[in-house]
Amino acid sequence: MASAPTLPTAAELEILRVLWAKGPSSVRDVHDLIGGGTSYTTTLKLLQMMHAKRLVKRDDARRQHIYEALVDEHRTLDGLVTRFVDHIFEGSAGALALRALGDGSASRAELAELKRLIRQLERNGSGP
Amino acid sequence: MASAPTLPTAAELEILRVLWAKGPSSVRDVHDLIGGGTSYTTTLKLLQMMHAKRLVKRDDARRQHIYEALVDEHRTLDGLVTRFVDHIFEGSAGALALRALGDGSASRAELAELKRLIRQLERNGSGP
DNA sequence: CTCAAAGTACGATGGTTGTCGTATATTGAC
DNA sequence: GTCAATATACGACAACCATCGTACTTTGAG
Repeated sequence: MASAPTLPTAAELEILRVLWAKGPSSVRDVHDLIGGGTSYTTTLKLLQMMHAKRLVKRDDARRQHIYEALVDEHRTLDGLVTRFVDHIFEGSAGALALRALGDGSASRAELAELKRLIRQLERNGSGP
Repeated sequence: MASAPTLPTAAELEILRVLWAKGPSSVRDVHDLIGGGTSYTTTLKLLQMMHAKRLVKRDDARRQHIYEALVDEHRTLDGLVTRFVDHIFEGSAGALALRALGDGSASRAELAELKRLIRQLERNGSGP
């Protein structure tokens, strides 16, 4: 099995979101899209560090380097959730789900999808 | 409104878990309960920093100081989930819940409770 | 009283993150 | 060819976290 890539930090995730949404982009494009009050060279350095970590790849054939996400969006979010559940909820994903819904901010569509997922989980009976 | 207390870091949360479970405790007790390969003075320093941050209070009437959680467990976990949802899921709690359940590790009891919660949320219709 | 045991206080360190300034290179307009 | 604009490279820094070692203090057994 291929070893899982390092999980992105908060700032890195913000950049990945742009790359996931827009596809391969220049530093300038990424920087303009993340509204943040941060300077251009900060975005550049972040992308360079992400490249070193293999979170993105880059095409430096031209002067303006083009960066592209190397990690999958779903896999990355799953990894972040798993780490969070392990650290904060001692591995209990159900406890996290309960608490996430507790504030009543979920939409009707999300609730409907959750019901469907739960029914399917109960049928499969793969849980503990 | 009282300003929300600072959220605990990972190491601080581990200590809070002990205090929540066992009630007021000495440094020695806390340290012995968190199996971690870390040294006694580390636990001590953490508790001292948590005291400075008002995460815990302490009774230093006797030589062995007794620490007690000042923050509520549910409130704290809610705060951690909220921050996580805001940073990682752009505020969409439902998206997080879906992803948390996706790995199929939730127990039947948790699923049942989730169904109940969802039905109630749908009745109240407080969502967007 | 003495002294080992057990406690607290706290400075120092190393790693990680995010940030920026500055140095340097390339491009294109003129 | 010159020069301003725009890139990249990269060292340095402050903040934060977790960790530890060491110094100091208190207690209680003998």
